[in-house]
Amino acid sequence: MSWSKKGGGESRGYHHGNLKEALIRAALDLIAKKGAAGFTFAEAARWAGVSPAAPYRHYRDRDELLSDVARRGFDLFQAALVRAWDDGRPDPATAFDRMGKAYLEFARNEPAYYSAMFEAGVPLDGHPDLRQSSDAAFGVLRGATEKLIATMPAQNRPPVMMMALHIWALSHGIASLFGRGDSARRPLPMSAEELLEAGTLLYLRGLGVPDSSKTTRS
Amino acid sequence: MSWSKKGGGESRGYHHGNLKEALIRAALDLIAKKGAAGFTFAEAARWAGVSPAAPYRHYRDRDELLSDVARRGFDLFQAALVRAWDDGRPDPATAFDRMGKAYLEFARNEPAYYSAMFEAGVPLDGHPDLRQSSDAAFGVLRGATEKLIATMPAQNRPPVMMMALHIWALSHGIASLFGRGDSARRPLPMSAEELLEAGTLLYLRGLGVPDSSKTTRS
DNA sequence: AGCTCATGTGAAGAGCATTTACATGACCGG
DNA sequence: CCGGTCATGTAAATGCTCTTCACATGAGCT
Repeated sequence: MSWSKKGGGESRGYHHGNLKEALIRAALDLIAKKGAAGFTFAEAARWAGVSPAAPYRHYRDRDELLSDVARRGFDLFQAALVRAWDDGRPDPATAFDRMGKAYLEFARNEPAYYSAMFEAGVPLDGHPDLRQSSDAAFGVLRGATEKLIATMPAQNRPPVMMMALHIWALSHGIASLFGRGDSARRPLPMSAEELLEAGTLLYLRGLGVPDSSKTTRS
Repeated sequence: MSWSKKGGGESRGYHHGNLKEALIRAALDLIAKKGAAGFTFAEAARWAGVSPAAPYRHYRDRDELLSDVARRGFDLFQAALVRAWDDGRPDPATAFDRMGKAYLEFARNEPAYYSAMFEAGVPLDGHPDLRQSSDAAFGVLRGATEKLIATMPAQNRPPVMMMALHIWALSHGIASLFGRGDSARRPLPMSAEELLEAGTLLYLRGLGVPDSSKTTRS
């Protein structure tokens, strides 16, 4: 077993063997603990047990690490949305609602990723990979919106993009303002999930979608 | 005229005379230019023409300056919303829409304030003044929502707080994701203002509010 | 004029970002 | 098994920022 690289334990040799992943994990911990601004390259290196210069073999600078965290976040986010949407099963309305919950769940359970993705000020320009992952994640939302609209009466269907942007903005607004238990909290009369569900329901009703809630169940 | 303090020009003496204000202005410039994270205490001091230690006579540390910027931002924000709401004239629906535009206008014209208020991660706890200013600004939105709801048929009025939170989340989501020309831009099929107006209209329609748009005019 | 205290300075310690020259050893061909 | 090469890691150095402390200045009061 010549497992000098990966493996269950920590390799202690001169070479770390898995530094990039270790740096990502360290960054996530630090961002979760002290915010995207408080995370430092040097501390991530320390956490990974390497010298402060080592990270530069994997990332041009601190921003590039942050950008990579954001990109991976978008990929995970996309996967979570895809999973929740589940191709619109059992019906688009139900799946859409489930996707909204998944949105908030991601923001709550992965605050570090979410922060890097939307609040760290990482510019999408100049990071084609990041832009692509971001677009792909939004694409899931857009596709779901399209399918949902297709179930509506044909005479007055809204523009897909507009509706997708509305849903995204509402979801992000709720996640950003009320979605995390960390700090800027404000006492709410209802949970973020309930808030998003009610908001989406009212919005859909405004579009002329008949209330599809089964009277029973939340 | 013993004007050794304020005045039109720059006082050059040992004492600055107006450092606190100068630091705020420097902070706003720097935040607008390089983001809330990129702003440094030392650079603000340099910009104000004082030594790096001088700011500590006015703020305990960098975070307290940021917090003060956020507080002033909320106060200006509140004033802008109050002005736009104009006590619901000529009618709550019109005034409400105007307030939405003012929300986005503030986010666009004062990105530094907006950033400090919502994206810099300044904790509301431990800053009672900040919390109070924040609450006051939200109070304007809440009050306007209440007045708007009062014009609705009495049988199915929504909870004021829920609706206010929905409107806030939608506004913040749009402002945060699409409202600034700075970076994370994404090509939109419509302006942020149109997006917010349409979203609010649909939401209100979902609440059962008859479409009050005058068919003409945007 | 003289006092006093808020306000500003200079210097210093500690931490971080980043670069550069150098060290190590993983992997590959022989 | 041997030696070379190159990705990966280190040490040291520079320059910046944050923050504190002892000290300087002068604005405003008496």
